Amino acid sequence: MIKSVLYRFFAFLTKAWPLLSNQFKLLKTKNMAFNKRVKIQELFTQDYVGKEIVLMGWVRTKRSNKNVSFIALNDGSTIKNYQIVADPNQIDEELLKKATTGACLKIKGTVVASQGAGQSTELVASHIEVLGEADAEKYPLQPKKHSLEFLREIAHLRMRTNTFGAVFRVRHALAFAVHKYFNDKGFFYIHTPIITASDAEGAGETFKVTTLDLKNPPLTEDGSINYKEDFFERETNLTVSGQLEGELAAMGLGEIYTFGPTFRAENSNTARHLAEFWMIEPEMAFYDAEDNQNLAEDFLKYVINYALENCQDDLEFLDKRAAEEETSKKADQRSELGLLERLKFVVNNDFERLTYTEAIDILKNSNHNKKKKFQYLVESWGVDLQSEHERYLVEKHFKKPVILTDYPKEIKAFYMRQNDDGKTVAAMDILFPGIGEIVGGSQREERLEKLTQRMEEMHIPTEEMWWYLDTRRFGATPHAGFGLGFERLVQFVTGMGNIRDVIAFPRTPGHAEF
RNA sequence: UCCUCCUUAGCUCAGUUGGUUAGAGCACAUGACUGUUAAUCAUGGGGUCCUAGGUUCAAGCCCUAGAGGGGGAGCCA
Repeated sequence: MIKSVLYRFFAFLTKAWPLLSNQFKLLKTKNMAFNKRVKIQELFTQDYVGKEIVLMGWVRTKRSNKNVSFIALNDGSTIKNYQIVADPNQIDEELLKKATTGACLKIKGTVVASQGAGQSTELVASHIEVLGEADAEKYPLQPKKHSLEFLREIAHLRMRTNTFGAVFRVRHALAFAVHKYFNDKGFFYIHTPIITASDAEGAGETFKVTTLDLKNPPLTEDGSINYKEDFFERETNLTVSGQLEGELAAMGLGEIYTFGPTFRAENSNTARHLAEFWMIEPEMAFYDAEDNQNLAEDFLKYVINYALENCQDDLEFLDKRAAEEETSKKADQRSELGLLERLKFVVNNDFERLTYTEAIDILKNSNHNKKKKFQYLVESWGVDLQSEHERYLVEKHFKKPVILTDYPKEIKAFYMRQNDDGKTVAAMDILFPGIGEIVGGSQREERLEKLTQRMEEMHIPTEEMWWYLDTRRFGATPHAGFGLGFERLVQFVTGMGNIRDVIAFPRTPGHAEF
C-alpha cells in the first residue's frame, strides 16, 4: 500500500518535473540579484533600518570636518543621493581622501535613522572600498551647475549628472510605455530594415551604404559607379522611414508598429533635428483618417501619463530645472505653464482638430498677420505653413496641442490618400507647444490608379516600387498610419530645449565623436 | 546652407573711452571647525584673453580672415 503510494508520487514527480523546475527557475529569476548590493532606489521604498547592506555608486559630494565625513552617493537607480556617514576612527583617512567627486565606491555599513535634517535614513559605513578613483584635478564634473553646451562636449560623462540621469530614466520609461501601449492594444512590433534600396520616400537626403572602394570604385561604360559590383548589387542607403515596409506588414498582420533608428543626411542645424534618431511608426489596416487621429492622440496621452505616473522624482527635478531656465528668458517668450502643469494639461484636454483650410483662415485674419508680425505673411491657400505659423496656432491661438488635417496635396507625400475635393489629401500633423511637429501621418492611398497617377506626377519610379504597389493590387484596404519622432516626445516630456540633450550620443552634421 | 550673437582660469562669468601687474564665484591644495546638506571660514596655487594677420606709442577691447559654440530660419520627425 505504502509502496504503491510512493510509486505513484514518484511517477507524478517524473512527469511534472520539467514543469515544476521551470516554475522554480522563474521564481529564481524573479528574486535573483546579480550582485549583493542594494540599489539606492530600494532604500527609499523599503525599510532597511538596522540592516547591514552593501551600496555601490559614484560620489557626488563629500563634506567633512574633524569628526565625521558625509558622502552623497548616487548609483543611477534614482535621482536621489544617499548619505553615507564615515567616522574617521572607523574608516582610514587616506581612503576617505580618495573618495572625491566622481569616484566610484563600494560601501558596507548599517542603515540607521538619520540625525540630520535632509534625509530620514543614512548608511553608517564600516568598510569602504574605492572601486575607481577620479582625480579631482582632472575630473570635469563638479558639484555645481554646468552648462548643457559644456556637458554635450563630455557626453561620455554627462549621464552622471542629475539632469541627464533624469532625462535618460524618463526616456526609458517613455520607450517602455510605447511598447506597452501597442502590445496592450494588440499591435505587433515589426523590425523594418535599416538598410534599404528604395530612395522613394522623399523624406530627405540619405546616407549611402556600400562596401565599394571609395578611392577606386568600379565604373560602368558610361563612367558612373557600377553598383552591380557592390555588396547588394544595387545602390543602398540607411533607412529614412520604415513606413513603406510597415504598410506591407499591416496588410497581413492588421495593426503593427515600428520603433527603430532612422537616418537623415540633411544638413540641419537646429534644436529639433538629428542625423540619427528614433521613430515610432504605427500602421493600421482598416483605419481611416479619423481613426488615425484618435489613435495618435490617445497614444500620446498614454505615454505622457505613463511618465507622469512612473517618473515623479525625475519630472519634479526637471520641472524645477525648467522653471529656473524660464527666469532667464524674456517675458514674452516664457510659457504660461510649468513643465508638470503642461504635461498634465496635455493628458487631460482634447487636442484641437482643424483642417489646413481652417488654419489658413485663422492665420490670415489674425492680428499678428494684419500687423505684419509674421516674417512670412499668410496670404493665400496652398502655401506651406512656416514654423512661426505653427507656433502661433499652438502657443498663442489655441494654447493646446493641435491636429492639422487635410493639407493641399502639392505640399505632401505621394502616398497620402486623395480627398474627394481633388485638392487636398488625408494628412495629419500634430503640433506641440515648444516642439512643433511631433507627429506626421495620413490615411494612405489604397486605390491603385490614384496612387500610380500621383507617383507619376511626382516622378516616383513605379517599377522599382512594384512591391509597394502590389499591396494595392492584391487585397487592398483603407489603412492609415503615422510617424512620431521619439526624441521630440522626450523633449516635450523632459522640457529639454535641445534635441541633442535627450539622446545619449547625438549625431548631427560634423558630430559623431562618442 | 543662410541670418545673428558669443569665445577671458578646470567650470560659470565680469572686465569702463584702447592705457600700469587681467578679476570674482565655484573647483583644487593647505589649515580651522562636534552632524554636514552644492557645508562654512581663512590662506594659497592656477591665464596661449579661440587662432592667424593687421591698425596703434600701447590691443582682452578696434579691423580682416578662419575655427568652435549658442539662438533663429529652411528641410522634417
